[in-house]
Amino acid sequence: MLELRLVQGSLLKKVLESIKDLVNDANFDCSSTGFSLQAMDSSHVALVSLLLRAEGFEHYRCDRNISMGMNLGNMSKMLKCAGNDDIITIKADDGSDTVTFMFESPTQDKIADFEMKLMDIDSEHLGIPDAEYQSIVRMPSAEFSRICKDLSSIGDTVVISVTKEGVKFSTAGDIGTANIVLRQNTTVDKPEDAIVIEMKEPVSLSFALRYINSFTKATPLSETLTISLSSELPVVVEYKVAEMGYIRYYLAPKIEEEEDTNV
Amino acid sequence: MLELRLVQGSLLKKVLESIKDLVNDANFDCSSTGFSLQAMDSSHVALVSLLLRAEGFEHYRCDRNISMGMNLGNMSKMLKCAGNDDIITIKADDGSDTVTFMFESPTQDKIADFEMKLMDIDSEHLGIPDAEYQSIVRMPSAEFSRICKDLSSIGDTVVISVTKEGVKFSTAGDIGTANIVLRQNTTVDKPEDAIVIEMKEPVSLSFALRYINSFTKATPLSETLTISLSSELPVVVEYKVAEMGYIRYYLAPKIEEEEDTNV
DNA sequence: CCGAGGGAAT
DNA sequence: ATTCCCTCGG
Repeated sequence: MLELRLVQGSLLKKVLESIKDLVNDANFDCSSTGFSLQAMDSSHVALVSLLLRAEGFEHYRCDRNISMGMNLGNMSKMLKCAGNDDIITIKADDGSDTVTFMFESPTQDKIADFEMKLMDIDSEHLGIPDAEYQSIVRMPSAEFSRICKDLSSIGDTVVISVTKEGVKFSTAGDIGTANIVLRQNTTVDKPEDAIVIEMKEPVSLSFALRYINSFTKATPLSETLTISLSSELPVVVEYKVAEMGYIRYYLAPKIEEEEDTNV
Repeated sequence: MLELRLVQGSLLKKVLESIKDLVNDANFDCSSTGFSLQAMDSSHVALVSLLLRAEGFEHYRCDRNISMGMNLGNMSKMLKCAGNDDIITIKADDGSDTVTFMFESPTQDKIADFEMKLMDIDSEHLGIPDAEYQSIVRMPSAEFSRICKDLSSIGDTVVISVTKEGVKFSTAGDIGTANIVLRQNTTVDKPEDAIVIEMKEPVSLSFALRYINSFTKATPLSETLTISLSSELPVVVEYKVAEMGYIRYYLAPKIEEEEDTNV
């Protein structure tokens, strides 16, 4: 028996908007500690890792670990039927092959339940090693999104370079080249506007903008994000989900060929 | 060496939106007095003339006259990467075959530079004679845009007729005819809402709406525009660019055949 | 807060 | 031509 009650239902709606374009089907894993998902994108290049901790739910009951395979497109369709202020409850009976989403309007005047068939999905639980990163950048998520969108109108690869002074995003394409430099800045009015560079070693890596741009679907989840970079390791782009968890996107760097022409 | 710093960068963004659909490639001419462009549209029917005076820039350095051939589509793509509040600097080194656009965010936290290849373009500097016009109409640019859009759903030619009382925009097409009359009106709350007719002689001329409608891309640049009309002369549709210059569109009248059926 | 409409980008 | 985004109105 599973019953997870999330007062801020809009969070779950946003979480699905953040992953459904990247991943078609995935297993949600539910244990006593939380609700999580880990999946490769459909082209098997990027990896998404979601965690919503049990403490973030108003009510959290999960009698035994279960893995529920869902089609994220269909799940997203159902969650779109929840109002942004609705309380969402996820329910599944033991042994059932369905999951139920219940939406309660704030006034309790409207109660909806949507039942969805579960699917069997081969899950490939890639262990994600906890790594030390050479550089970690924290910045406003909207700014990151804007930069990556802008650069993709020029090229299809972004080079992210971190030095102590700041972070540089570069690209090159047929029509020209572009460099956008953000300098470290922690003396801002609102802390979420800060650009914080935590650099152990300078690093410069290339990534396909196509994937980075789909990561930025998570922008509505959090005002800030962190980008963790190390040579030879996949970059980690992390958005916190309120106080209850995170979405992390992993993407392997492109092997540099001629990209270093404009670093 | 060329270095032009424009604090209100959104002006340059809007200027490009105003001409890039009409002209594919053009030379920007830079002299000590200003930054200008003059080009025929790609079908060689309409003419665009842009002037941004040196005084409108915060910093203006142009050591010697140069002509820089640019693809306006690509330039527009790059300028779209500037924020509306950004300060834009245009730079070119002597003898270089590239131009650099630099965008500084208001807070200076973000500095971007975009480099674009210049092109060789045959420029045909048509001298534009300064003419006396029989009638000049000043009116809100949004209203002109709306009228021309509306009329083009009925016909493909607009007849603009000016009398002392007002200005009439007419069209005719398969489904019927349309006449929109604006009477002179200077007693308005906001001066930019005025409709001012400066008539020496009544005039009535026909124009292809297709071109007029692409002129109205400049509507965001200015609340008002002027339409200068004389028989046998191209109409001039002028939008002021803040305090620093203008965009003028020239279009020859259609020779009237059967259009007088609904004048 | 939601839905519809319009404009822009691909 | 389609889809997405953003703005406006209820």
